Amino acid sequence: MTARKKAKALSRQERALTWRRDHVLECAERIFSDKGFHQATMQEIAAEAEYATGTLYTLFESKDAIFAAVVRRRMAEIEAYLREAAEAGASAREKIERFVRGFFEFFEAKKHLVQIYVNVTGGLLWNVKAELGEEVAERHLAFLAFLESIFRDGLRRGEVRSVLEPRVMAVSLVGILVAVVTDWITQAPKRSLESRSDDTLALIAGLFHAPGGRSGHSAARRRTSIRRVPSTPGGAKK
Amino acid sequence: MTARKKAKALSRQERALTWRRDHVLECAERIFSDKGFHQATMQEIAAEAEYATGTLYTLFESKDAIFAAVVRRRMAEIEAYLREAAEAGASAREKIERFVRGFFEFFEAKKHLVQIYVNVTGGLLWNVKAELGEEVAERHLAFLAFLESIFRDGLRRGEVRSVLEPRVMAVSLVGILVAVVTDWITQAPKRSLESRSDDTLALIAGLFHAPGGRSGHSAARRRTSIRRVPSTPGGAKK
DNA sequence: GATCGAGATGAATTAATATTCATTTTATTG
DNA sequence: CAATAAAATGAATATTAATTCATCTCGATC
Repeated sequence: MTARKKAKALSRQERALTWRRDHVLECAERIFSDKGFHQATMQEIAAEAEYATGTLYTLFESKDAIFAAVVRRRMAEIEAYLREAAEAGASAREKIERFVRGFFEFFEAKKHLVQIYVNVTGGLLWNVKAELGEEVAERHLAFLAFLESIFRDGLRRGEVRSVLEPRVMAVSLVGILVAVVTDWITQAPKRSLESRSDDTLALIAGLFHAPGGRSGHSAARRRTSIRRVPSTPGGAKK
Repeated sequence: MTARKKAKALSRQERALTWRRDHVLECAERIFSDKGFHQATMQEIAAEAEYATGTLYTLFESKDAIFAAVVRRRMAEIEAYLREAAEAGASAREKIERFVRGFFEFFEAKKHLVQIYVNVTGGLLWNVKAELGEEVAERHLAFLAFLESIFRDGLRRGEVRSVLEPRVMAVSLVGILVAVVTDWITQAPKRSLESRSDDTLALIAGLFHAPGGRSGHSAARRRTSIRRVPSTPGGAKK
């Protein structure tokens, strides 16, 4: 009908549809975040979104599809954020430092995403339908590869000590971060999470060649300021 | 009827009952291990155990109860094993070294327990019934506290550098181990897992004061031999 | 070899939810 | 303001398993 469009401009109608979908995803995220995939019901999600259950099916294929969409966009968000943060650093050490700080800042700002992230990085793999998890798993592997490349470059340039394989460094680092965040969430959500950045950096200081001082004491002192964690639309609602 | 017994000796009948229960747990473990809690069905478990579904209910309360029992005994086994391994060490460094080596040896010998362990240490928390997970979670916290105490003692005795809190050290260490094992299972189950002990030890070498050589290079060289991982009854069956 | 009861059985029942769909409500358009 | 299309509805249906239970088996006991 209306002639001009082709690839660009979406009609208002289409944008409204997208908005409704996003709205549902935000609501579903809240439900999934505190009940987990199986505990959450379509009715709850519908109620949260102020829709009837049937309506959800005019917006999405199935419950699985909703969950997959929620996970997809969050993982993409988290990883894009951290990737950007890391890339802003000059040296390998600085990249890693920014990555670590970014990680804690992010989850401190968005506690509720911890469950999703933890599940995806270690466990969900087995709990939810294959096809859906597949894509996310791949994305995460790509991210690990990215971290690995930082270590590898640092190694080549002589900034990183070759105590172990870059791959293991990357995997271990993420393991530490996930463990610390999980512990924080379950044990002491009151304390500041960011305060643990220095701890973590001190722990892995041995991976890098001493910069100025020889020991690891003063490692990671000067604060690298990263752009604030963007507020998730709907994340802090309610 | 029969007079002598009191607290001790169980009748043949009672032991037979226990045997049947254990048998079911071993079978259930196999099913849960490769399908996860929700995917596994009572029918599959029954089939694996060569029983009719109804029979399972003469042995256990419910599916949840079976899962809980499986997890309980394995976690207890793993932790007892690692605790013993660690305690055999003299210094803090040696305890940790034995712990790390024990960890990899254990899971190398029992791949199929990785999923259960990973789920419990970070994720299952949210996916299965509260009451059941509760006990296991507590046990795991107690174990973390144990590791923490090793670091704390080492700190007091001057073997460990105070780069960060013992608690964070313990949490991070377990995080690394879980991450490495998960990566191993999902990415390269062929390579030897034990070969990564040295890597991990090198990574955390910075936590300890240098022993002989100053850098972390030669860290964790001499092999501490730990008793073999006991074969799990039924673990390698089929 | 008749009786008894622990064990075992698996078809039938129950429960919990995801999903469908005939119908109603709301928005758009000529 | 019809007429038509898009959205929304929620009761009814379908599905998937967990759980129950009336019945059967079989070895032990008299």
